[in-house]
Amino acid sequence: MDQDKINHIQEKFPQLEPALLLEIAKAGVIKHLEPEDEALRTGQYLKSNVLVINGLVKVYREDEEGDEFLMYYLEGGNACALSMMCAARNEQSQVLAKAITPAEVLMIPAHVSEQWLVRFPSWHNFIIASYRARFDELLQTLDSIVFKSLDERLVFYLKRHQKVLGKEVRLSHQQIAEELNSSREVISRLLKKLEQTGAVILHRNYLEIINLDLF
Amino acid sequence: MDQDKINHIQEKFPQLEPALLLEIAKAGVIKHLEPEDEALRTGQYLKSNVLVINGLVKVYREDEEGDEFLMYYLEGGNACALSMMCAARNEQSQVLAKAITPAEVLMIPAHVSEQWLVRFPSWHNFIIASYRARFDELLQTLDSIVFKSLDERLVFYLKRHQKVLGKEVRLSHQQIAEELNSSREVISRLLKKLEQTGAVILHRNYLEIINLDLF
DNA sequence: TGGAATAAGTGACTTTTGTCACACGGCAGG
DNA sequence: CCTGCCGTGTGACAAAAGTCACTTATTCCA
Repeated sequence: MDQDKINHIQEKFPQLEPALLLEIAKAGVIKHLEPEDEALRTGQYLKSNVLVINGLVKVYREDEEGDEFLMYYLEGGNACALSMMCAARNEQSQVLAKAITPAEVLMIPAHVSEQWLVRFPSWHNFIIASYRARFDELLQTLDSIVFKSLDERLVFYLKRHQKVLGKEVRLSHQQIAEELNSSREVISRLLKKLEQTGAVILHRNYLEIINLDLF
Repeated sequence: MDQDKINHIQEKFPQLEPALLLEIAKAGVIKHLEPEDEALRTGQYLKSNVLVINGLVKVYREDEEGDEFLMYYLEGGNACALSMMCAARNEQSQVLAKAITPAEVLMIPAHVSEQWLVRFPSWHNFIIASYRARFDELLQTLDSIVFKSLDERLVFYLKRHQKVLGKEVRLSHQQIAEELNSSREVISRLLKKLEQTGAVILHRNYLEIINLDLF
């Protein structure tokens, strides 16, 4: 009966040992999200680890005015490192996580998973690897803001989009501007420049990535 | 004999259990650093966890041109979360860590500390807390670049300096500019403005922080 | 089918930040 | 003591990014 659930999880988390998967299937609750649904809100108290099974989740940092800056994506097989850190100490989320495709996420109560650290090496390794992966992505994002100009940041943004969502970018210039914390007109102009070099093709409400390798 | 060493470490890491401190004293090597000494270099392969016992260490992110951007400080009692993540998987450091005062750091081989996670709850808690603390600081730094203008970033920078080093900032405008990845003239002008509001007093080669609370 | 709403394009302008050139002044080493 | 370097001050300018106002184009649906 639960075997389906186990297989389903194992498919996306093959590095976890069988005995652990059994426990995950027992303790974890699968939540279905639609695009725009929030998996995590800034300020929310967390008691669960959040793992993404399927779909795509964007993680944002917010400021006081409600501006949302894209930090990174979570794909199927990824864990939200921040949720784990918060859950472990029952603290507030510092970020907003929002599904952008239909998604399945696995919620694992922290008081259960805590014991797994000792009992299952693969869980411990998974946690460390998740922390590390998220930290690395955050550093990449930091680099792009600190060391690069807006046109380079835009290319970085589009490349990352391509990696997880493919060459079709179904976002308006306004939306892209918001995720980069810039303004629509500036992004429009920069995209136009990219189009003139043949790197992208612009349409209403979406754009196609042709080739960003030159940047 | 080793009791001195244990006491010394315990003083700065009181949350660690006595049995663990004994093992740390056995396995850990204390390294003395002078100002400007590097505790960690970008690209270096790490086999050890780095804990700061005394002194102050600055952690920088570097770009290809060698520009160094200040991410955060490590004080006595802090662990370098990045060193731990790297050491756990024998990967390369993504950052540069540099002592800015005489400092003592504790190097703990990763293959030893790995077993502690299972045996000592206080070690596990310490690791999680360190990850969390560093991640939070990085988010703060990210905020300041993404959402704030340079004058606000400068105030943020000075406030952080004050927290760990006090009201005397023994840095030239040039050095401050580099850590913010800006230019000397711009920082000079912004500092001048701050001086006019009475927030700081400027001198040759150093400045005094009077009151930054208004910003 | 004809507005209304929304997305995108564009020129003019402002603000912020960076760059260049050079002046000033103090301090250190000869 | 003087001289040369280094840190700082400053004006003028350039470049990057943001803002404003308005136009054009597309879609939706009443």
